[in-house]
Amino acid sequence: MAATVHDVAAIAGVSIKTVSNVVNNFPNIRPATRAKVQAAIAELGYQPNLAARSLRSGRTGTIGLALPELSLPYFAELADAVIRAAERRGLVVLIEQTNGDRSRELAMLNSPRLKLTDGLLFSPLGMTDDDAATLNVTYPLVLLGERILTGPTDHVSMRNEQAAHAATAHLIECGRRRIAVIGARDGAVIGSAGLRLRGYRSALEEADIRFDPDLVVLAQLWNRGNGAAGMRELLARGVPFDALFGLNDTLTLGALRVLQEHDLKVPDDVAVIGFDNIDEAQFSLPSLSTIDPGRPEIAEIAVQLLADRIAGAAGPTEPRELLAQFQLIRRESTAVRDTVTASS
Amino acid sequence: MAATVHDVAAIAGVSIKTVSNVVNNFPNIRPATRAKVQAAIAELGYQPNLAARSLRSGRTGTIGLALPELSLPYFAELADAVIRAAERRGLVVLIEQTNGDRSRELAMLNSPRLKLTDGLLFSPLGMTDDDAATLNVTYPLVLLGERILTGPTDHVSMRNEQAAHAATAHLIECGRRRIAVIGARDGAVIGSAGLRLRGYRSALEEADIRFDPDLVVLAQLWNRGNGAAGMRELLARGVPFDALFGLNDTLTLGALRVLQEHDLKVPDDVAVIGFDNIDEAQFSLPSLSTIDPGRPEIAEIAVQLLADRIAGAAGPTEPRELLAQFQLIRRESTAVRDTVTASS
DNA sequence: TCACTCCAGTACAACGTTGTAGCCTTTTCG
DNA sequence: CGAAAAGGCTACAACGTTGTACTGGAGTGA
Repeated sequence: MAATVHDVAAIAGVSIKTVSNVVNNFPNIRPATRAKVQAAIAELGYQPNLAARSLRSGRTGTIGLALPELSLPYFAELADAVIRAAERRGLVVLIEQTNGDRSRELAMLNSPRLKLTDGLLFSPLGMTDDDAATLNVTYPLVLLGERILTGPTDHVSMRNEQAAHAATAHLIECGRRRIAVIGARDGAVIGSAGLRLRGYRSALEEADIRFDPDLVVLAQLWNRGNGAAGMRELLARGVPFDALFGLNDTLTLGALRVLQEHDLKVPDDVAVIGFDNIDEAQFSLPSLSTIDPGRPEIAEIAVQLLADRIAGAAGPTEPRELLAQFQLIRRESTAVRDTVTASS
Repeated sequence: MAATVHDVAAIAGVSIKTVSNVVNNFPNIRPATRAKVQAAIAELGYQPNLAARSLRSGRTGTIGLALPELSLPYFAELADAVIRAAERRGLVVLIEQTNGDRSRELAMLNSPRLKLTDGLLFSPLGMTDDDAATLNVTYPLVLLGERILTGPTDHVSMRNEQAAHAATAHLIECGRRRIAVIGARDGAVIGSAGLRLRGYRSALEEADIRFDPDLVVLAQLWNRGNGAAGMRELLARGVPFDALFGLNDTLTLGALRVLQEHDLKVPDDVAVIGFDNIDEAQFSLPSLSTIDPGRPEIAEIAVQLLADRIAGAAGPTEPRELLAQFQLIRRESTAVRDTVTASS
């Protein structure tokens, strides 16, 4: 069987507590003693039993990450960034998928499986602001990417509204005035969809363009298939448009494909911008203009915040809200052709 | 504080062991007793402390999944499938990223963090067959997607060689004879890259086409950037080619973009096929023909195998190797234009 | 009726670690 | 130079669960 502190203590000729102290880098140990213990540890190949440590200390060294689906590139890249940020702090990440389903999300918050973690990073999608009370949990919780205004918890996000404003304004700058949107969510005001739609509307307003509901297409889950379906619906409506703002890249790439199936040229006939700056957006044809939400920064901050909460027996501090910097990325899908402009 | 078995036992008027027996669905409990205990559990909102259970029983209900990077869509979709398969068996998944780095992979196998899991699903990339001995670990281990011939462990994969053969043969059927390959790995014979390259060569041989090393481009990590770089390298070489077999979809999509930048028409000038059938492959322009490796099946089998090993105190059974069924998916990137064929 | 098995449940220890309390020795400083 | 403080270490209990061993009583068959 695996070696325990007792075995190490016996070999080193010290008490088990001293072994524990060495392992945990506690102060007040003579260099000579420390060396003896470390030699014994090396000799036995001792590794602490994390279950026992967890039982005794209440810490597991694990954080949970609950998100809709890893198949969605945004969340895959986010998970990647979170895992890297966690690793820098010696934490491992346990991932749960909610499929963006409200009931699964609510269930998750009370799952006994959370007992295996010290805290949770939670990226909700289906919950509404009515569910905010559910977020009043007893363990450290940090929300990712969604703003639940009345919520009692820490929250890391980006300036969704301003970023959407910037994306829309960019299309307007390119000379477009009939800007379609794909990805709105029924009745959502609070989530990413709602905020981004708000940014879109405020940019229109600023440019004195009337908001036309016929240009808005709903989508629940933001995947390529729904983006494609959304674009088909839009084309079927027969409303004219000269630009598309996809509320995320995956949706947008699905829509892009359908546009081109219908022989619409991007960006000449329809300028297109997405949101998220997933890796794929650089390699589509045309490459996709988008908003870079600063994913590594979001992940880093979120893990830091959670680690603080876990460490801080500080008690109930005010919930904090942190916003990452975003950046508008101009690529081919909104490139203004100088020659065309000149010749017209 | 949270309720424990003692609290439940006190309320129900039974011993703590009886509470434990009820929780774990052990036999020999009178319905009346069971009901009393369940009522007490409900009253207190009791949830077992998993750390304590784990310490006592040695089981954590968690499995580890070690893979190169979640940012690579293949692995993101694989992780998604694994999480779903694990959930069906009441297991949670702890994900570690190796970045395909050999030293990280080797370190992972001895990481103390594995103590938090009952077993490991491991998708190695950087390890060579020299490292096979390292796989002789004391905990349940199942390898994913790589064949380490001499390895002592269970292994779930697909018929890489046959599938690559089928993909290449499909291009040949389309009338192509100068088939480029992107994604080979230096000196790799055993990994996916090596096996797929072998399938490619055997298909060429079968069609009496000479293998031309100038058509083979290396790539270490299979991401879009390396696919694009690979295609640029290929074009720079100036060797003529009329088809591309990308050893995975992500590489291939990167290459596809570069082909089109150079005004090469797909499939007319260059027919293209990938490998993996990631979601994105349906929505590229043109949509990408590829090999569907049966990801859900692979995940399901792998989790089942691992669960068996965990459950089975059976001891050292023969290592098992299971292969999922693959499928050739024909899409636009290899579509033969009937009209063109007819008019020529 | 007796010996046996089976059922339903109990008492207690043990898993391997860390927190608390305490003890002896050394250092510090008025 | 003596009292107080700090350093270095030990002994023991406790975290909450499950496995083992055991105990009465009910049912079974000769």
